[in-house]
Amino acid sequence: MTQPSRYRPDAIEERWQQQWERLGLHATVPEPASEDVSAESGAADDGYYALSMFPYPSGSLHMGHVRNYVITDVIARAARLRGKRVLHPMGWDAFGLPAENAAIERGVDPGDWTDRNIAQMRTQLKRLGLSIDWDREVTTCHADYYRWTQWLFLQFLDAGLAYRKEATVNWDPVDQTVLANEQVDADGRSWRSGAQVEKRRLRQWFLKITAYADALLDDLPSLQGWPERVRTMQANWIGRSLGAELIFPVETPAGAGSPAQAGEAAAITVFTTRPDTVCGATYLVLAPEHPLVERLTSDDCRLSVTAFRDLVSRQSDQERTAEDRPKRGVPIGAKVRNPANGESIPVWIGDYVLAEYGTGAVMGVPAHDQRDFQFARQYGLPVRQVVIPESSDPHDFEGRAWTEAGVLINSGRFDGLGSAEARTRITAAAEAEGWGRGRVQYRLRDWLISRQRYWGCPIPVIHCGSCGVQPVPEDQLPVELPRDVALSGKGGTPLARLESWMHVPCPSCGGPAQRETDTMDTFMCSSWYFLRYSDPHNIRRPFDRAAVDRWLPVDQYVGGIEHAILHLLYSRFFTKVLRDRGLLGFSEPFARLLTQGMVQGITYRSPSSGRYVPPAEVSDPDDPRDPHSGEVLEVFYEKMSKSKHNGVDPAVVIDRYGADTARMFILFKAPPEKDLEWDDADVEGQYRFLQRLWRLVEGAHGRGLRLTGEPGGWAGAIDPAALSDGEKELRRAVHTAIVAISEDLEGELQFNTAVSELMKLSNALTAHLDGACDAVACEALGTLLILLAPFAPHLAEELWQKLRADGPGEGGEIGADASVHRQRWPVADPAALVRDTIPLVIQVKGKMRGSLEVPADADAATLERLALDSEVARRWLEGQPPRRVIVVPGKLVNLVP
RNA sequence: GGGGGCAUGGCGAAACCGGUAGACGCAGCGGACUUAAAAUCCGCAGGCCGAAAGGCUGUGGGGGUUCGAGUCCCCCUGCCCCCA
Repeated sequence: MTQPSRYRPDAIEERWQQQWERLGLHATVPEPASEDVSAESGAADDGYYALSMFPYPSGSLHMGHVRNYVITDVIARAARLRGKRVLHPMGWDAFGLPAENAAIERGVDPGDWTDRNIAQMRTQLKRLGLSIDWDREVTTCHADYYRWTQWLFLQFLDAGLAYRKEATVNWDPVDQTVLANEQVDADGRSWRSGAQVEKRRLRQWFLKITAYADALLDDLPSLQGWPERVRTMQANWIGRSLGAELIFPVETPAGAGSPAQAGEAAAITVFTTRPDTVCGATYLVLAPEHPLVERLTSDDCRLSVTAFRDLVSRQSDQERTAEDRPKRGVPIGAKVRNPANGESIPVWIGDYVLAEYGTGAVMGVPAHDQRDFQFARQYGLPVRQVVIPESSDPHDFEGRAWTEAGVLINSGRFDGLGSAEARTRITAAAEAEGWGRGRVQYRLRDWLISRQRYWGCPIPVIHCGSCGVQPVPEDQLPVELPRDVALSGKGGTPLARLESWMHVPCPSCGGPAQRETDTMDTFMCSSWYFLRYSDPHNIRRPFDRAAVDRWLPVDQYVGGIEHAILHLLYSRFFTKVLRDRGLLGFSEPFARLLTQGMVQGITYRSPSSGRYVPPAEVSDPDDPRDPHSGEVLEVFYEKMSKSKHNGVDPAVVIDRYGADTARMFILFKAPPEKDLEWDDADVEGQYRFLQRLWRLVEGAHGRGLRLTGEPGGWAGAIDPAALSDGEKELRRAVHTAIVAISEDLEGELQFNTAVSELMKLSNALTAHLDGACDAVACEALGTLLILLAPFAPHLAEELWQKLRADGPGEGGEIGADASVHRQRWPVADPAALVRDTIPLVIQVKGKMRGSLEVPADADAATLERLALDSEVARRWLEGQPPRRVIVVPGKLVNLVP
């Protein structure tokens, strides 16, 4: 007799990956001929689009990627087993600064560098055994892709949704480029470089996302398959508020420096969400960048105004507007008239007013706005109360404004009105008398897409001295990014120094003109890649409408929470614009969204020096000490990163345990949306589980067991009446697992409990397989392997082939239909779940006091009688009949004395 | 300051609609096999008391609803996220 073989993942995983590729198992199955589909409803629903957020090709796969793609792969594989035609693609978000930085540091070509990284990462990804259709791979930095990014930009331009304007923008001094608002965090730092952003006034390209603010907000409730908090974050980001624009006429002529302009600057328009407080305005504040500041500043104020504007330009929005910071400002020497009460009030500039929000001007109502209150206190400006609390206690204004609603006073004809009514009445009066109007205001800003960097998609327009901005004609797309460009990372965009590339004839008049030298924000490239997958080889259009409508919306999208606003908002915007252009027929791109948690590594830090100690240097994990000082280290879990030395390389794990173990561990260790603590001991445990499965099948194989007949027919070969108790229990375990795992994969996507159900089934097999007849054993093992297939695809295939009655041919080659991944997902047999007897819990006054084995079909009266006759009742009721008896059939009886 | 979420053994976690809290696993302990170890297999395991049977207690803290609360309601504490 031969030695039993050992589970050696390195011996089987690559072999199956090659076979699957040869068999084309992961190719997207095309739609059946259209007449078959439209005939009956429901048949059209057999397509399933499972999508992971595509990676930036940094060159090395990290555990966060692994988690992301394994989750999506399980979903895709399970959908195939359920008979769906699955689209499960992969691609590369391949423009961006790391390639350019590598070019600057090492002199390599960014394109070559990126392509090499892609090749490397593709190989790493393939080792995970992902069921990806690589024929649909897209790469955003390749001209056959970005040609269509440019084409789509021209659609926006044509729709009036792309425009150029001079604006105060976020400038990242490290990456030497501008950033969109979404790309600056709460501390005013760049999402990429972490540098404190600066303010600059530049002429830049914007996409008019604000035109879709309402649509983006109003459609959020329809995204029921999204996490609530992502929807909330987007709603907050869009930040719709109702208010009014009020016009304050300028009274004091401008300083002598600009007499000619004085008459024009006749009024300042402010935006407020509290028009009811207009009579409490005791001053007016302009953003320092406001265009009227120049004209309205009087000569004696000019020096201080200039100095102040200079100071503010170095601060971030967050620094300027934080409530806990002192507000600063200077008067500019002008006065305006309050249109509601005719009062003359001074004009200031202040750091807490932003040029880009509202109208860049606010009325200062210190009594009823906390920031105005702080500002007024700082500079001794008057505080006038115009809203009083409805309760009798007056507000004391000790350090705080009264910002709640109330009743108006000191407001002339509006006195006595409630705040809510006053808002409407004052807005109506303003509209009637020409000093204002109601307005909806959004926090959302237009999307700044210009980047002053080389490695991005060129913006396809040409600037002509006589014709202005001209789109590059479609037949001249793509505007290719020139190669062999000297990159320094300094001195502005490199394309502007490329004379030969820049100078082109105007497409309209043929005269001398220049290309746009800015490139696009890479989020442009990633805002439509999921559409391209539906039709990736189309050379005439970005995608065919029928193809995109067939596959989209994405059935399940999986990615990190860090894109809750950025990528997901931009993609929704693109989708709506393209819908309105007739390019596609749906309003939302992603039907269901799963935001997976981080992968954290065990982290050791010296409490005194703050130094991170690599785990390899910690000799005793139970008593972690600094290898040099002997000091006791802090131990915690944190997101894996190079600087903290807490990363685990997926390649090392796969080398040691195989991809199936890595997959199983990641799925089992935590629910998908929670953070996951990497633990080598748990990985080891997972490996042991797979070994147990291997031995289980070895044993069955050794006894001559083979899977015969069709999977769907296994149960038919079993005579339920002739089963032993052990066989019944095994069958119950099998069908319980089918129910549980099916639910875990279809509903809340709980892979951790699905894996634990596989373990329970395996435990039941260990206990009962030896005593089970071939038919029951065949059903149990075969079902286990199909249920295992989405999670540990290689092992499931290997064991399936081993147990097949008509095993693989010469050289181990199989036909496609023989693969475990081409089987049908099992259907639970309700009869197998039925028990003859069940344990009945007996409670006394709600506390469990014992249990009783009772017939499963006993009715309530029987259960009550059995409970009352029980030993437990005798002991606890002391002969007294219970006052009350609650019977929950199939569960428990509660006796209340 | 506003909004949202979370809190369960030594650890990761599970618990459908209010019905046996801690499934499954890790670490641990005991046993079998072995010359020995590893591996494997069998078993134990929230805490406290008890030889055991069993009892008491237990889901961050306090109160409430209920025959019965991890689950529902109110208050509090701590942590996390978003917005200011």
